[in-house]
Amino acid sequence: MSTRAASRPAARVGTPARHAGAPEAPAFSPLYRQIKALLLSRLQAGEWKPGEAIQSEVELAARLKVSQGTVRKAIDELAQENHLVRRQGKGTFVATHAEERTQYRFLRLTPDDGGGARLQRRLLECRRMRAGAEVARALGLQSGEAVVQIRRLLLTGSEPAQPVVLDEIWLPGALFKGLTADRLAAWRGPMYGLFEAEYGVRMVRAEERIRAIAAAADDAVLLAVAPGAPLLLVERLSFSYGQRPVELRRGLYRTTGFHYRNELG
Amino acid sequence: MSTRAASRPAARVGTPARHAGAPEAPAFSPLYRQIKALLLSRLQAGEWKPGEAIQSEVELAARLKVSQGTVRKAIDELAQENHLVRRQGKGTFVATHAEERTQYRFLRLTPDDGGGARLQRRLLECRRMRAGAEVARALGLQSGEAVVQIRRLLLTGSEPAQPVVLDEIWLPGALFKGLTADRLAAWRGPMYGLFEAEYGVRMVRAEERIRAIAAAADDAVLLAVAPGAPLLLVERLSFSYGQRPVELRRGLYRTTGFHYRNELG
DNA sequence: CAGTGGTCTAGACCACTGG
DNA sequence: CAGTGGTCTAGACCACTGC
Repeated sequence: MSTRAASRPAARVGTPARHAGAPEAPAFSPLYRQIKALLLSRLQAGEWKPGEAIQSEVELAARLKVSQGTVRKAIDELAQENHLVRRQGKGTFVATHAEERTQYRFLRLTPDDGGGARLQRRLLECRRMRAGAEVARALGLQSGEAVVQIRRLLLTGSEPAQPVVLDEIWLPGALFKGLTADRLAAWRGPMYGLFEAEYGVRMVRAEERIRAIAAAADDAVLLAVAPGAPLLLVERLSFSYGQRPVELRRGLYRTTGFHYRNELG
Repeated sequence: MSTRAASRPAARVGTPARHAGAPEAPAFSPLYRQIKALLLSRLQAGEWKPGEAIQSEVELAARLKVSQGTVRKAIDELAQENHLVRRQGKGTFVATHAEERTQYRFLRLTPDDGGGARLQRRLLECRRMRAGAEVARALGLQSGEAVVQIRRLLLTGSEPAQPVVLDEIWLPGALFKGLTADRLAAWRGPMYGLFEAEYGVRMVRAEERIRAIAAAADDAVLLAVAPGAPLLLVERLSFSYGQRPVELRRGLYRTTGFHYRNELG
């Protein structure tokens, strides 16, 4: 690690260096947070690919001239924020959406009977278009910039397959240059796995806004419900590193036999 | 802390003591988890009241014959699980719903414009009744046991006050002996604060199941929406210590101008 | 100023994984 | 067996709170 003294605020002798009204001086930043930031920047730079192992704790500690406990605390926080995954006896690995056993890490829809039913996908549309005002604002783009729009259905696995989710997805065109319906249809596994592997875009966290709405006529047809039937509208904005929004998703969930589950702490 | 050796599984010499087909031997439990369990049992026993400070880390460490770091790790987990709150320079305090600045720790409904609008309450009903099959099952009671049923509205603060939430709440009668409409109406502050202060019932975590439904005729009147209008149905089961269910809540949310917000990690 | 939580170290040892 | 993450210690020092 760089010089300890330089990485900390100058010793506050005498007055606590806080001017009323002035913007707050940068808060004290402990060593392990600086190491955390360093690891985060390396992750962001793509120094390790998703699923790969990073250096061991002792190696990092030696390299950064810091005790193992300090490295550990940095990694602890990164693991807690889903950037890394620890596996005792094996190492610490870069988190990935590709090998989730749940298949859908961000999908909170669950069958009422608790079973973890597999869902099949049906791609409806994948095209490039210009961002409308709302999509542009959410993704931090200029109105009219290129975006990729995807529409797809998720259906129950058992026959006859019942539609459950209608997703409408917007991605920044600049980040997903070669993304076509064919590529999408050919991909096995979670969509976020494709984004990671082919476009280097890693979803780190997301915010959802949930509402109840009445099904519009065309959506009702696709979801096989009556027009006006109540549906869950789930608007998700997914972020990559540095709080950068990289996906806007508008999902309509049919919640008969399914529910959105949430855990409050 | 009790004898170290006794609190750990016997040294596994030779064969790893795992019989195929037999239930798994209790997993290795580190010292800090035992301390965590001990603190948790003290909390459960009501040794400290909500909002009170527990012993300091050094004091606990000395008392339990353990290093500060070990106590710290136990407290870390308890803080993360919302049982305790740390305040640097002051101490570690028992978490409480009474002094939340958000007022509603578990309520995820937010105005679309981000503001933290205050909501007013209107009590509709509070009566004792016998639990139906569904309520009894959720609360772990026998069908027909006494429960308290509460119905209430939450309305926007600004005039004219618009109804937003219609809550229907069931509580185990045995735990809430003196709870009446008067007591409820007289209480200032969050309902969970009343439960803590008067009945010693502390909500630790909750699970929610969310669906979209069409408003029934009577609910529609109370929420000032058209019959059949789409509403969010939020079923919440709240747990106290030891995964003990202590509240079932069925909330109908009007999501025009409001949304249920969620954060995915 | 004393007392609290928060950071950091150096080193020992344990539990788990895989070759 | 060596290498990994996980636990634990004893002690030093720092940042923050309140008297």
